[in-house]
Amino acid sequence: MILLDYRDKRPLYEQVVEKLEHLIVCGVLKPDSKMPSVRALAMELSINPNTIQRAYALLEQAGFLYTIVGRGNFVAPEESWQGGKQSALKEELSKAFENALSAGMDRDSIIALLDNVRQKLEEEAANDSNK
Amino acid sequence: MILLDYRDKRPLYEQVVEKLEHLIVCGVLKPDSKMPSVRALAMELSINPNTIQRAYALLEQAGFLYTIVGRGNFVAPEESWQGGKQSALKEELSKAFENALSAGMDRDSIIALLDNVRQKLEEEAANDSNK
DNA sequence: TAAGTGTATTAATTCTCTTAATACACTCCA
DNA sequence: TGGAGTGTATTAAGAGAATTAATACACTTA
Repeated sequence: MILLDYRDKRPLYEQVVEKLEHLIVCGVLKPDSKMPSVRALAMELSINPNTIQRAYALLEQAGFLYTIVGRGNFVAPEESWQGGKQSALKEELSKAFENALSAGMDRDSIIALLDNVRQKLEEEAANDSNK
Repeated sequence: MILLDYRDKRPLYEQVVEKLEHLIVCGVLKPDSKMPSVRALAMELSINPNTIQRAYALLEQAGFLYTIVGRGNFVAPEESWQGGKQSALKEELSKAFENALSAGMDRDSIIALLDNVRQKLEEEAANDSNK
């Protein structure tokens, strides 16, 4: 189902969270479908069940999964995680705006910076598709 | 010159940075005046010179000090640290923009959020002055 | 009730951060 | 010119947090 990278310096549970989140967002894992049990997935990846448990707990907290004790973990419907993602991003943006504005940066230069980043991302996207 | 708090869970070098930065920003330490040597300040605080060295290095990186090897550390002029604060803010903004854009948020809604925050800040400012 | 599931607690381990010990290199001035 | 003062670099010791593992518990269902 997923593959771990032991050269990656990040903790295992974080890798698991990231990959499963990706599979859910991309629709590979459908809402209400059953996730592998903590033990099964742990076995498959040759790691401890608690590590999967931790990943599942985080995913549940973020709204990507829901749990029924004794039955298993299931993929949550889109509504439950779309909101969370959006508000996390907005939170991050708001905080940055607040800091910038109260330090005296003005609206125009903030927007200029935004367009800067947009252009950079577009260029990167163009490069990637040219490979 | 400064006083350490051993109940504070933060590292010593961070406390030193914070207190010295404060003394510089508030003008207690004047531009181009000489800072105590790493050994002298270490002795005064009964800690290792390397800890002061680390604090001084961070302060230099942030533009609060400049160093002349063999002579000592000196307080930097205002211009050199005001700029650093700006670029830290831009860095924060850029990161937030990158996340928002790659998650599909569009330019207009980002700007809308910005104006939202601006309005909120203005209202707060108005309230404060009415007190 | 047995097999499969999630959960809780505790401990071992690993790792990073912080601090210290020590040796090196530069500047200045008597 | 050499000694006292300065910053710098390298390495290692120590402490603490984060990660992972071991194990026992509790719930659900067939």
